[in-house]
Amino acid sequence: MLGVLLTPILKREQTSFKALYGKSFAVDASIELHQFLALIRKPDGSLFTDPKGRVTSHLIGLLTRTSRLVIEYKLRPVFVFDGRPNPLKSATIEARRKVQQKAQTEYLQAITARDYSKAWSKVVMTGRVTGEVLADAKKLLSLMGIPWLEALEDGEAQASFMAAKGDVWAVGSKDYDCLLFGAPILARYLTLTGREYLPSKRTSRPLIPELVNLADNLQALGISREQLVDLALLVGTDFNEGVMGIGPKRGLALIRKYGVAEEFPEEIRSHLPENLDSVRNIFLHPRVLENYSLKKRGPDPDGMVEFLSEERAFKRDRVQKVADGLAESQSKSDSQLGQWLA
DNA sequence: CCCGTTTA
DNA sequence: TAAACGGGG
Repeated sequence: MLGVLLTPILKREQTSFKALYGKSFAVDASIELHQFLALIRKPDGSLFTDPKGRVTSHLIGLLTRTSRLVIEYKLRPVFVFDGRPNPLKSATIEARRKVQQKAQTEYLQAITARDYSKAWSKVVMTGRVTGEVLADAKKLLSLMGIPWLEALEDGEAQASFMAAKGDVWAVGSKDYDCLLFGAPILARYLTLTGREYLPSKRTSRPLIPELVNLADNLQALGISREQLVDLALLVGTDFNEGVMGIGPKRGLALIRKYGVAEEFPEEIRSHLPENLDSVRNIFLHPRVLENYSLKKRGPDPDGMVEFLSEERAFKRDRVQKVADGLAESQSKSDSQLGQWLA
């Protein structure tokens, strides 16, 4: 499981890239990179690599997808990388690794059985964000002039802090965790393709991002953020297991009835962590970098060509085209939008 | 994932 | 005109 499951009780509103024009986002880098490694693959399911065998799928994603958001839609992402994970997350991390290993085994079995559609479905779960993947992503982001920073712990917590502080307009993620971390607005599907079928008129396939507003949802649910965190503890988070048989709906009912986790009936309370505040504080008072500088850096077209074309065998004109687009976008934003961060 | 090209 | 296909590194 990745993130807290609150879908059934949260109000989401569809938006459009037009409506998001010029807005800034703190993007969860590890989720973004996982997406790229899951989806940017050759027909046989293998990752793209350079001639030396180094993975390049995430670089393709950053060069094509992310640059398009910046050039075409004028979004201003800031990538937030995970720092050292909180010790309470180790069970989740271990569980994820097991899922990956299982997928890897099943992938190899499917290949042996020549069941290629099954192989594909499994291999997308095996993408590993390695140190090299992270280093290359950071290097390319720098060359593209896209700011990034590394969190002390959870990237999602850092991104949420930046949004709550007003340094960015929203957190770009697919998980709801950032609401627990206090992000005022969560923007989902900034990074995935959504396809809209308009029966008449437009034939294009626009992406449909959606927004989740924390204050609106708390008001609709009639609970506080602290109570939403307690609700999440019932459902289960990356930092605790949750209570068997309790999902968002029943959790909400419990919170409404009892107010705080301490007041829950013993048979429920006993399934929650002994020290409730140890988990609550991860969400309510996370360790975050307070003094980060997001100084604006322009793109480095020559550096992009050097890195991607000469080192990683990308087609030169393709890289050059994106680099030029970024440079132009940047110079326009200098005059029209001011700083990268508003 | 995205894009350009081919195909129905 | 849109769905299918192939290639990207």
